[in-house]
Amino acid sequence: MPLDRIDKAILSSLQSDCSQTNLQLAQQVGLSPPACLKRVKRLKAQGYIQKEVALLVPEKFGPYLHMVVEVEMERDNKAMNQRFLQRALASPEVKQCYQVTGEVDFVLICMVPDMPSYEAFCDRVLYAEANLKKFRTLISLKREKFDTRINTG
Amino acid sequence: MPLDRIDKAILSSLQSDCSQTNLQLAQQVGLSPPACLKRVKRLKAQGYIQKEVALLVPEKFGPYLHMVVEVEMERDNKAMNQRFLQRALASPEVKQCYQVTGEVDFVLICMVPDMPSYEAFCDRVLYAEANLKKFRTLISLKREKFDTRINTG
DNA sequence: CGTGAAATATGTATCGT
DNA sequence: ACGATACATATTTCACG
Repeated sequence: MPLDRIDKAILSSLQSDCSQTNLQLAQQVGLSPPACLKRVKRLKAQGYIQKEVALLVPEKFGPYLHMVVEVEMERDNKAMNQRFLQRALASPEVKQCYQVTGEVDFVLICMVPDMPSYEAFCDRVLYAEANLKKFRTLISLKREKFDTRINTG
Repeated sequence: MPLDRIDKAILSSLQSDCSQTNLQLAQQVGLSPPACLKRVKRLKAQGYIQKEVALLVPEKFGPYLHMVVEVEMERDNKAMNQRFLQRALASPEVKQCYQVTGEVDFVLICMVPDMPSYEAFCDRVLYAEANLKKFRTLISLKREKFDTRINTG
């Protein structure tokens, strides 16, 4: 059950703007509203769409910083690393986490209102972890791009 | 014009799920549907909401890799850096870009189907840039967390 | 998949606090 | 100024061809 041209057009459109009505979407992809709606429902049921969210404008909510944090673990201890991961993923400051190969084990993208908040996060999550060898923080004052869209093939 | 408790509840709810109807949202925040709708419209008009998007499930579209790329520029040449930035931001592989302070100048989060695609991207965008001193790539086979929500205060 | 009708949601106007 | 109720409009959804 591969996606046809129209399914891809629907997904492509929805990941740019899901606030449009099914009427508009149907017209865009050249289907009748019911046919379009049926496809959207099917795509959701089949798990292509994780969820629909509003992206807010961070500047409107006061000052903030992004931190790119490279985390290096002491040993490749699965259990210990899982424990750290759990803590990190549960932290509201951590917006993204990538497991990477090489020297570095994880890259975190954190968002905090200021430096003290980041230091508190480090104390709570990073310094508290015995198996954490070291970490490096890259401070970002400006996010130049943030695009949640992916290639639909 | 600061946001009150209800505005924050609305934004908080919408950035978790904007597929819900205004009826549901109104009930959640304890307002009548018209009162709730008026607030949502106002929040959009005032620029708190950038857009509403569908987040797709990457695994459903074939294999992919994330790359965390640290880019170091040769000199702090504003004009040259702008030219690089323009190229990077225009590249579909680059999903996020952070300007950072310190040795590294930019961090890119790229998404590609495979290594050859990434190499093609490097040739096109990174190696083609004269003012680029060096870059380091961290390869991620697994994105552990991706949360687009921010603190509404 | 499309058409047309029913159900539901969004949007508007007015009133009341 | 803000919210609620009642009403009008638009969209979603279902039945049928």
